[in-house]
Amino acid sequence: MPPRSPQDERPTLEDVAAYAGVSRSTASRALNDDAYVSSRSRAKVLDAARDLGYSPNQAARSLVTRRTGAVAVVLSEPESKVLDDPYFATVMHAAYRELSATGVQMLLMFVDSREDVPRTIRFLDGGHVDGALVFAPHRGDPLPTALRLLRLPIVFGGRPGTGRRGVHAVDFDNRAGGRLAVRHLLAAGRRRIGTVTGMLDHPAAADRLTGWRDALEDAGLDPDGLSEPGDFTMASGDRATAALLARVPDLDAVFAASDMMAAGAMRALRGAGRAIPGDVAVVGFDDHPALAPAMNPPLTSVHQDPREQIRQMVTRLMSLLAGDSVHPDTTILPVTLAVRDSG
Amino acid sequence: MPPRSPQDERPTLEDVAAYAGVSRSTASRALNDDAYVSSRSRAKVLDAARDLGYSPNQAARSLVTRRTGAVAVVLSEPESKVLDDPYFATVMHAAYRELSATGVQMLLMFVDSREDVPRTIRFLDGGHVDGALVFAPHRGDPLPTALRLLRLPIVFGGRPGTGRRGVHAVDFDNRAGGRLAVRHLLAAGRRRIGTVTGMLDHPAAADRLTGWRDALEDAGLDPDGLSEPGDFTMASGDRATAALLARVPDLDAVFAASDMMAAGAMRALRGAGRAIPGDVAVVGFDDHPALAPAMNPPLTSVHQDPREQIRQMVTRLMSLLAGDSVHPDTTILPVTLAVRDSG
DNA sequence: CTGATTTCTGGGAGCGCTCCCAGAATGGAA
DNA sequence: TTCCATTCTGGGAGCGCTCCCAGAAATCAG
Repeated sequence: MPPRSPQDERPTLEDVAAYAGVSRSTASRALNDDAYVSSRSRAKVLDAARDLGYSPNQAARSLVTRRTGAVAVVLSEPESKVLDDPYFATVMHAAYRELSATGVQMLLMFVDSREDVPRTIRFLDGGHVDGALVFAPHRGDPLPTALRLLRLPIVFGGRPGTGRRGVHAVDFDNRAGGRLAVRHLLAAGRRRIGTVTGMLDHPAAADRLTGWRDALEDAGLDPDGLSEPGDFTMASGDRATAALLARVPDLDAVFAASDMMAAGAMRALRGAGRAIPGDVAVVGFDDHPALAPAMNPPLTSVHQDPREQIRQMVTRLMSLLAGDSVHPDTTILPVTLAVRDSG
Repeated sequence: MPPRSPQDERPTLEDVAAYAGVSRSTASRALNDDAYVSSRSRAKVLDAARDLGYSPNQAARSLVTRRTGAVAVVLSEPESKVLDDPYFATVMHAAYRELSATGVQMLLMFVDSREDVPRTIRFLDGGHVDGALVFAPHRGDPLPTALRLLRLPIVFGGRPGTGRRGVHAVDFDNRAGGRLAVRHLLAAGRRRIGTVTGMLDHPAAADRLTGWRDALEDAGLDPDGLSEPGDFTMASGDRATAALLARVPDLDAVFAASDMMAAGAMRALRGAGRAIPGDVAVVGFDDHPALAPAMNPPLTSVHQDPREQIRQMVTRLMSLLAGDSVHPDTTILPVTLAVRDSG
């Protein structure tokens, strides 16, 4: 770094104190509005700070307070997923809003692969942040396990794949979402309701599948042979639906565990000459704000509220940081169904 | 914060030095691999650091180096846009990858409205970061102007609405993109080529419109009455296309300045009983990785590479941080056309 | 007016690190 | 051997802040 010229030298607390005619201690107290500062001194200090354009040196402050004022948001998921899925965009934005509302800076971290784990751990353990919000939807992800060894307050988004107990988490009711979708289709008179699942090593995908099965069995229907694995991509939705159609020619509905797969399902159905929803109804999951209403026909989809999830995660993390003894457990948030034309 | 128990006290450099049997200075040199450290001492220090699980206190370090090792990525755009647009998701992810590859932490900031500007400025001016990558696509956005007053290295993504000169920026060739789309349509025999524009206070949208007009005029066609304003949303694409259709019944192609608007255009066309691309061809802009291939029919769209943009922005910022005297100007990146079935 | 409280202030120490500088060890060259 | 350059090391200072503590000033009870 080139040496700073005198003019771009930042004013320090000492400068502010001198300008205000008080001591460094008093200036500090005034700026952090501690008790025991006369209103006269406080006003003088605040004016001085404004006049000089003072802003405190965060490094110096956190060196002594042992607080960074920053929280990490960790997204542990292969790049492709994060890019395509607006759920994560919403998460990032909501997290930023919630955190900065409480005066905390957000530090975003992506963990694409196992190789990123050590670097991430090192960073989180390095005292750069006061806590972390972690999204690691993959079962077998080594990150949550590694994090348990750290002495760092952490709240998970979604059910962490491993070591569910003794962990703070806020999840959606994926199982109820699956049930909701199927019951809606049943109510509309559908009887041969297939499903395209997500990757089943995601607890969320597994739960959606379970919900689908629950609802079918509750209605006295046999789920056998009506489920086909996908991997959350459009291509897999297409392929899986084609397979389903070949096996079950009288299929009259498809529940896809993501909107992207629902788009693929629609393509396969059209390719097979089926009308939507005339011949086959389609229901997705996520209620992707751009994709679901834009589809042809607009997609009926299970809606979840990532904002609320983040809000609860932040609230809980803040309690932990405040030193409250919060019982570690998983909060389950409800989901709803956004009904459109596809089914 | 609850008082730290002795066992979770982090080892300091002093501890490492003592354990390794050298001085604090030597330990510091070894860890920062400075010159003039014997390989014996270096090995001892590195072993000690590993044994003790040492990681340096970032606050203490940046207090003296006056470097934070962090860079802010600022997205100044209304929330809705950021949420729907995977361009920003890509930007965030690519920025993270590029920055962490150079050992820099990314700090993400969103500026939703004018109210967020002072807070953002204060933060950036507060010495929390060494530099910033700023996306402020809106003309009249107060942020870029405010940033000019800060002594902080900044590189813009996209043409900053105001004060283009003397600023570091990496932009796409939006005008060429518009031309590319129209020339493709002309080559396919289309002659009545309308356009749905983005918000024209985005320089990018204005440039796309100009490119469209260029290509028509080059072909000896009159653009008059063939342009209709939109605002990047699907609804506006629908409405604008309907208006276009009413005015120009023999319309045979639509160039939409975004993929979302192209989706709206398709809906309007279908609503008017036009076949795509039989009666009317549709070309979008962005090549939205989830939306464009998922549409029915798959959308031909102008493709841009946000990764490359970020890469160049980071490279330039790093040069600035290294103290190189880089001439402030705007790099223009080329765009291509992803041809699919819609036109 | 005195003495005990309460409110307010300034100086000192120290957070963990890097950097400067003086001096010790080492290695050739004369 | 002696001398000088080179390589290596440790101690001290100080980054800008908060917090502790002693003491000054103001307030109040008797």
